[in-house]
Amino acid sequence: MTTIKDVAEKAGVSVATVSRVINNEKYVNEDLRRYVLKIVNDMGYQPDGIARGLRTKSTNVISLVIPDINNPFYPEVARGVQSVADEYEYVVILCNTDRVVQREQKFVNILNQQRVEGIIINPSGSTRREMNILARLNIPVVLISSQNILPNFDIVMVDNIQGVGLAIDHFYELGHRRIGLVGGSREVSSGEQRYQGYIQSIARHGIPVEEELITEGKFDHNGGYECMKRLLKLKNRPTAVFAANDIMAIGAVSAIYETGLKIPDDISIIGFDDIAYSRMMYPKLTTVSQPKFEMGAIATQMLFERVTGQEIPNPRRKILDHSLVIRDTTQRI
Amino acid sequence: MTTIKDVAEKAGVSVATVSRVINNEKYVNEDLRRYVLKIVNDMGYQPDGIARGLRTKSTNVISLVIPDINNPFYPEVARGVQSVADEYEYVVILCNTDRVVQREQKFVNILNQQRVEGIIINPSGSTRREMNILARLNIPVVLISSQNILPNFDIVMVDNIQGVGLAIDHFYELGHRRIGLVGGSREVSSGEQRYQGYIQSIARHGIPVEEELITEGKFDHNGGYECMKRLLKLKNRPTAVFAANDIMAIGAVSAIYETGLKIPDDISIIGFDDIAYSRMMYPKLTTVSQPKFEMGAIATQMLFERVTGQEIPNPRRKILDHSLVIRDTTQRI
DNA sequence: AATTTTTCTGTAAACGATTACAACCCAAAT
DNA sequence: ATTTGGGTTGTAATCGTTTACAGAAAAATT
Repeated sequence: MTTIKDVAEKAGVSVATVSRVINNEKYVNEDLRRYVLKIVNDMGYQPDGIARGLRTKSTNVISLVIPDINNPFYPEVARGVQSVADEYEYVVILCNTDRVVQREQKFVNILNQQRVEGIIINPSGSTRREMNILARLNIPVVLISSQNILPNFDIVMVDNIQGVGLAIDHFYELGHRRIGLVGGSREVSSGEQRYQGYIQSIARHGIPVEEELITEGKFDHNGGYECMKRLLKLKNRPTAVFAANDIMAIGAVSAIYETGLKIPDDISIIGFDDIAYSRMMYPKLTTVSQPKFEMGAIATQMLFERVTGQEIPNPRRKILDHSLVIRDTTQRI
Repeated sequence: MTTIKDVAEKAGVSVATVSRVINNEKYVNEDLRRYVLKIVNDMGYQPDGIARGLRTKSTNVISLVIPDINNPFYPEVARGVQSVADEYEYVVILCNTDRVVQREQKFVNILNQQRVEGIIINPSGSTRREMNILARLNIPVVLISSQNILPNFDIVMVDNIQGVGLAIDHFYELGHRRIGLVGGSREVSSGEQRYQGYIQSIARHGIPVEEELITEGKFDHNGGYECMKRLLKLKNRPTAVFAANDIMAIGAVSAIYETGLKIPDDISIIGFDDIAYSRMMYPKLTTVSQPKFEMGAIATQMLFERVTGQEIPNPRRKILDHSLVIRDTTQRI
């Protein structure tokens, strides 16, 4: 690896001059600059980011920590993050925890040691203690799609309760009164909130909340499948089902098809997220849409406002717009 | 940020001793070790990975560069990569190029400057010049799912030509003779190979190759949709279609449904990859399966063999097993 | 008791960049 | 002729670690 010293020697100048040239500082003679630049290119010299980082205390890297890279929701968020990180000439380390809290903590520690300058995270952990690890870092953190237990972080999310409300309202207007929940784990914030949204909306319409219509599973395809299986076993099964996210909805759809029932003829279904696949599948999924790319982009924008040292005393909370996208999995009873 | 010096001062020892303690070297008194460790914990000291990296010339990070994070194929590969990187206590920087070569090159340069210790890449670029940038790095590189133009890199992939052969054979056995291709861009290696696989297999069965049955589009949902649209406009449309990957197949399915045709009754279809959706969708997609997680894991394993300095003179080529998974989108004509 | 070996600890030199500071040169102003 | 001041360059300190080397103390060997 050629170092700045090698370049300096070859060019017959001091390392300081080379440094000035590659950092485009003024106060270096135009001819000399061109000369040094030529040698830099000839030697294929690239400054060592590590050494530079040690001196300048900046690594130009941030990190995005997500629970499930197999859920297309997150890759889309990641694209949003990347897009603004690009503008700032930062690279982003993407960490996938597969929802194991332990791994999340390990990541956070490593990231801290590697001196990333900020973290965007959708936490798998939810307890105060788990969050404390984040709080002890002294770098900016922004939470996506998660309640902040500790009030120290910026946060960007949609209003889950309202979002679910849209879904239940739609069911209600279509005449459904027996509405099931294919719920995600209530240990994570969005699972809990969407559960609350379901309960509150059902109650708001004067429909009695029935325990047997409420299920809870893992936030993935199989979780949705299992939950739906349970609902289908009921003597008096629901005519409509809200699933806590789209991949659970897709799992539910599989379960429904498996029993020979038709969608939406026999059962209506609504998901949450509006992942790309929901408009590619058949029948196309009615779902509560949230702006995934923007969520990533805005979170990153907020992060950089702190990374670049702006004084923002209070944690901010940005609520993004959601909307119900009516497609082909819902129909009048 | 507390440094090793702070810890040393507080403990009344030299920095060397603290360094020895946190690196678990022998030759430090057991009592002293415990004492220092206590202070380390009290102060919440974490060594600076940057400074350490500068001295030791190791960053403990590798990178995975992929063209399309929205294609579930790659997240699954990424999980495989992460899983073995975890074992080695490495973190992985995931870079998504969205198939723009320019961005790929920028990433590679930044990664090089950040002194990542190895790169796993599914290149978007294909020309010799584009590959040269990789060759000039002096860190290990392993290619996934791509031909190596330059013979300098390890590579792990499936035999695309054989894979496509399985699909075409299956169509043939089911009585199909008019088989269309929803092809991916031939500028990328897997697009070209799958095209070749199609041509060769068709010829092998003595079926004339017809230009009008061959389409080429972007390697995504919309690409598949557009190609299929074109095939459907033919006076004499195909009875079976092979799509270059599953998301293209899914796009093709959308296009077929849109015209009111039935799958597999009117048209049979086979994809490639076996992403998770292909068995969640309806009807379930027949597809050529390749081991995604393993591909990532094995590539990473090969990478680490070089990263850890083993002498492996020749580039290696690992061909993984593929198989045809017959589901519900193919039927006898 | 003298010597050798082993254990333990500290001093100081790296690693590869950035940057404060000083010094020099030269043109312009006094 | 002297001073001023901006442009240009170099010297050396610094960032936070690891580690070669040295030296002291303790243990083992002769």
